[in-house]
Amino acid sequence: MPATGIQNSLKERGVRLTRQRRILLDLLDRSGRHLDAESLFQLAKEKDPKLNRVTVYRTLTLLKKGGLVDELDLLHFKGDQHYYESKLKQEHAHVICLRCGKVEEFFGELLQRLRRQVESSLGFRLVTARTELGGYCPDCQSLGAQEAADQDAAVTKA
Amino acid sequence: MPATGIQNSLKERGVRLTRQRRILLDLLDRSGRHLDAESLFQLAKEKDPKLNRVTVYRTLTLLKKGGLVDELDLLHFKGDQHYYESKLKQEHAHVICLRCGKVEEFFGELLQRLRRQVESSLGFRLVTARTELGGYCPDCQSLGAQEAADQDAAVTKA
DNA sequence: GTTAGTGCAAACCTTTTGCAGCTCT
DNA sequence: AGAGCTGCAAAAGGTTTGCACTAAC
Repeated sequence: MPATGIQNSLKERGVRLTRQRRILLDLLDRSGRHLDAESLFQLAKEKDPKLNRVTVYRTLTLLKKGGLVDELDLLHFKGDQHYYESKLKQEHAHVICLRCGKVEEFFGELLQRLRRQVESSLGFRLVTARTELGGYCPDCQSLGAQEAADQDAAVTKA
Repeated sequence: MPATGIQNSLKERGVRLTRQRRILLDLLDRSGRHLDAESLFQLAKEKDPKLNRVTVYRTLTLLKKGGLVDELDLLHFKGDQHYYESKLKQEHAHVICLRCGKVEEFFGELLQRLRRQVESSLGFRLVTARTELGGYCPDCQSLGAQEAADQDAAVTKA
């Protein structure tokens, strides 16, 4: 298992590369999906059945503090857990389908422009950006609209 | 206590306006701050000591489902609680100072443009947008940079 | 050999649920 | 009157902490 992406960054900072961390970082680096702590734990357990859930949380905290991962919640579509992704990727927004849960990524110059505009108009120096958009994907659009109306009706009657 | 903002919207939907809801909606409508469930509960308790925390959560759930409030987490600067604000206001981003916790709002045409661009490029129909940016406010900038370096050093040694 | 990191158990914090009784319309 | 709403107690879900043992450097 060669050291990749995040692993190199940590090494440079002199953080100990334990067997457990190697497994977790490797999963974060190469996983396409957005992983939450529990999913990451389940995947890691396949590689090392003794690896503890707590170690997953501690590693994620370390990476957050080090600014190596972004924390998302994908609009809490599936619950209150958080999702993590390597920050090595280019900045992007997450677009979540509120019916099927599909998550798309949106890249584009507008995001950087927004950043710059906020920095200059408010005088902030930004280090983190998170944009999450919710709606209905093409496949779910008609169905989603229907359900939304149903739910609205339900609220009305509630 | 006249029915305002959110209250009118609910009334129109035929949702019962109980004493408790009036108190909660009133607080949400007029509070300048971003309130989390617990703060809202504490404020509400001043007006009705019998009002239960659970009622706060149920009311917030109702408002979320009805699309009357937005849910934020302000990058979890202060913990894992969620914050709520009336959706009546114009769309805006939240900009959080990672040192002092100050929260600024950023309005601007770019946010709508981002929305439109995502809709047309991914074919989504968006109903929710949330942009949270973290960094250092003008006051904290030098100090914040120092602490960040310290923290980095701490991580390095950790 | 040191000191950081891990595993285990238990605690914690925020939020949700079940149910009996109360209240808004 | 009657469905909807509330309060209370208890549980659930996700995450953090204390401590003794282990392993990376």
